[in-house]
Amino acid sequence: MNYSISEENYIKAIYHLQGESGTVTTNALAEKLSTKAASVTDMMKKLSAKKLLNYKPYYGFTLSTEGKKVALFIIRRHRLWEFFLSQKLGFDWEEVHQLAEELEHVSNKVLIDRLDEFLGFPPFDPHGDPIPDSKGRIASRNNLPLSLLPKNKPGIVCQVTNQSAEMLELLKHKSIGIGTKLEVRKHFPFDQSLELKIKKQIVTISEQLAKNIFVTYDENAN
Amino acid sequence: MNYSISEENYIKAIYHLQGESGTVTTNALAEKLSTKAASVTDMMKKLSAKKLLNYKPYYGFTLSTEGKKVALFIIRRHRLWEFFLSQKLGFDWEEVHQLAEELEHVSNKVLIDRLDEFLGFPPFDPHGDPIPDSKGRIASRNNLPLSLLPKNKPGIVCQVTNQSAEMLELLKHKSIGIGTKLEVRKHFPFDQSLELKIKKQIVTISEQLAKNIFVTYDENAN
DNA sequence: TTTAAAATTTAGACAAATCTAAAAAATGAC
DNA sequence: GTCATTTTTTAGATTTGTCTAAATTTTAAA
Repeated sequence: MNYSISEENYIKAIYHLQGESGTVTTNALAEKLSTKAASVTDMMKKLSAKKLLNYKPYYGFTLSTEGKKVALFIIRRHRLWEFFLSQKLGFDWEEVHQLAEELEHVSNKVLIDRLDEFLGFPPFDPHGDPIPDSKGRIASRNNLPLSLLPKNKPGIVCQVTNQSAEMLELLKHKSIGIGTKLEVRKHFPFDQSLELKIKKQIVTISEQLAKNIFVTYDENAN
Repeated sequence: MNYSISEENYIKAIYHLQGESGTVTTNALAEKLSTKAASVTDMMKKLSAKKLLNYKPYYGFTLSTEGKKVALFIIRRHRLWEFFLSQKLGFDWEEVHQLAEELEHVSNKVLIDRLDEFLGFPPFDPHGDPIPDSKGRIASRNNLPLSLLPKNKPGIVCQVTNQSAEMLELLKHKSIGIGTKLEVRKHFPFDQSLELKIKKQIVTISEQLAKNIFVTYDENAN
């Protein structure tokens, strides 16, 4: 039930690479972890022996059910620390990832659950990625680009796909961030620009921006 | 400037063992770290090569000036995390030490400085031990047992030497904790019991309890 | 002051995680 | 379908931190 930092980094990397059950290759994993293929093979044998992987030599690997569970808990820790660093210590979005890489390996379950509680059980990290709950479940969400949000339906910003400094500057200026509640009020077909209501303010944004902002939206609400 | 977890644990242990410049022996350190004397000798050679130690074979070792500096930063991280765990996440005094043992090795300086700020630059950890500041300085303090605090002089609880569950229960009941401001109002020679003023309340405590509570006190105040 | 006991260091081995170089297997171009 | 290329695995070495057992040094008792 306890894994080394190295093992955890491999598990997490496989999780991210395999996405929705695709198979991960040795070279892809080596690249992702900035290591060599031979090292990957060694570790795969080890994780395989621990039943965290489905591994067939020469044919890549996927996480076992248990492996996925472990990955979700590592990701939970990572994203909670990211939220903490951003929300409580005031770090910028770009800075939190690197710092959380270290903190995520502190794995005491009670500590993480208390941290979660302290932060108010946030469903998304500062990048808008969902945070698994204490049972490893990820909030299923109705996630769509702001450009497709129906008119006059409240949405909550949950993800921003482009994280360039320019984009962040613009978002800041418009008071849009993860968790911001908004509604589309008008849609101008001429340039696909949108008028939004954000906290009783009317704000205009371009199509380009709207495409990069994702919102959760409850079809039954309102 | 960056040390492994193992190196950090040795440095910290030496710091605690050497106290005010005493020399530390191989066996004492092995005992403290639950390891073997041979392992200690190996590590001492390594730390010595890195100029963190004054080491004369067969005659023990002390931290160099640089070594002490490193130790103080490790201790700073440990105690800040202890404070965080206790104050923000609601862990008990007895629990925080073990958890902080892991967190202390996350060593990004900016992270720790921001944590310090977030916590309000606490001068003492939940056990009452002083927290080195961002330059590695420890608050010099006028530290004495509550039983010796002059009458009507405000003191601040900074350390509790007995940490038994029974003692903690009693302290909780009397609303006494690290940081609590109090004054001695009466001293009864019959049983050496004390009457204190704590937040406008009058509280009675036994001699035994008073001897285990340490306070900082500013001779010039009031 | 000699010598037995205790403390410390050295020597050699091992596990984890990594690497390079070589061998083996799979792939795809013809 | 064969064969060169690419991918993956194996073999053997290295580093870090640890260990046991043996050798060395210090200490303290007679």
